[in-house]
Amino acid sequence: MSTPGEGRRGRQAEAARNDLRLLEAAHEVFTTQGFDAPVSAIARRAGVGMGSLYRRYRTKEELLQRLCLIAMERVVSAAEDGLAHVDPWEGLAQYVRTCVGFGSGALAPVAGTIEVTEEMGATARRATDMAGRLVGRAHEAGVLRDDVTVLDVSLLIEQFSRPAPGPPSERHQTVKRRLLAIALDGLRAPGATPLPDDPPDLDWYEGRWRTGT
Amino acid sequence: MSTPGEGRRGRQAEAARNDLRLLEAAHEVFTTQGFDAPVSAIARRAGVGMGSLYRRYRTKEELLQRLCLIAMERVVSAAEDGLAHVDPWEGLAQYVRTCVGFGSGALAPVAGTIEVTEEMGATARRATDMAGRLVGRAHEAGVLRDDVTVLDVSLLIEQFSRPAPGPPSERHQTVKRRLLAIALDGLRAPGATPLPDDPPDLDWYEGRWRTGT
DNA sequence: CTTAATCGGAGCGATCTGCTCCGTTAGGAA
DNA sequence: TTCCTAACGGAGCAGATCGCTCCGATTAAG
Repeated sequence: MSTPGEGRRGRQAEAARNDLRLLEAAHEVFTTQGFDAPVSAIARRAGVGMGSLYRRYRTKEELLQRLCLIAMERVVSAAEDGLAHVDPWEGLAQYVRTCVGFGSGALAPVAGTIEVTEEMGATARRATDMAGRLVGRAHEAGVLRDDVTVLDVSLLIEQFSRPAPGPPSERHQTVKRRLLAIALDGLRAPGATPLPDDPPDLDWYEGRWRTGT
Repeated sequence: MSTPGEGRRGRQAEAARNDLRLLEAAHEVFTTQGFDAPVSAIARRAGVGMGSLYRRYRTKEELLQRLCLIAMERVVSAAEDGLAHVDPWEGLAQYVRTCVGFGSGALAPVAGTIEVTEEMGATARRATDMAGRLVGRAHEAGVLRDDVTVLDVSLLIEQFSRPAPGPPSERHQTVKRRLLAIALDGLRAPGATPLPDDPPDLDWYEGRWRTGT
């Protein structure tokens, strides 16, 4: 991780700062207001003019793609941290908490509406691979109920990533932490009752991102 | 429950049928596409003309209000069914499953954007009262972890009511059932770890519906 | 001071929305 | 069968909103 604007001065430093604030603002606006939120709202929240925004991202879709990529990279990073944990359960739990914490799955609704770049695809594959290892390790250690699959965990994160309505507040964050703690307790082995229905299908899970066709 | 169009024939029967299809379509469109979804989309999905829609609901807000009221009434009904169950835990679990099943909390995002009618307020109060009894009974029976409050349960339902992106599919329903089963397991006493933060606040919970101010 | 890069935001054309209005359709009484 | 009228579907209007462009103002660097 490098501090943005590092080594830059004056106008270039401002540009780098703007870039960061833009990404944060975009993430917040898109995840709380939906993807058809006006671009101007993002610029306003970032305290930046429309000109500065469109100089960095030639189109709204390009901004969305960058946002998705960043989210995926954060997921990979969270998985690495989880894997680094000695306790298989704590590692998994921390991974889930982190992902929900920054709303990694909040961008999922764009699936199918934007083109998936090469880089996005690669990062996504890496992310699911890491998550698989995290879950596999927990399974082997017997700390995760064995009728749960990686996809269940991923979709749980996605469900908890869905933003609360209205302006984002600290209140919502604490509520989510409580609910997530409940769900995590339910994730530990063994389950009181076996899970209903069939586990999610990988093809379907990935296929949601395929555009059109 | 009375069959719509009961005792009516011909054109009046069609009108009653249309009314029902309209409400179903509106619920589906609003919860999956957001509340700024075009009214025409609802009419199309219901197989009904704009004229027929606006003859029954003079405005979009009125339709939304009716929808919220119906959802609340279904919650009350689900709570009654749960209370009728002899097993306190099964009663609560069934209540939660039912509410999530028809997305009782999916309309929550309109909070603050529409005026709350007298009838809505009364029904909401009745609903929270019933839910409180359901949770209280489970607590007394010792089948629900005691650091969980009614509001936790309500907010859990709300979180799970948030719709999956894209066209609604049976796949999503089964996924949700699995995730909900996990969460319900985590709800049983005693929790592996105490819940973090403070329990949700009632004033805040209800206050979300207060418009403007 | 000059220069050139970067800034913020007003405004353009296209799109889309809530809602109205009206010609058409089809029950039901005579 | 014939006519009346209640209920129907959807084209279209006026206004709002959107993505994006363009340009005058601003300011670091030489």
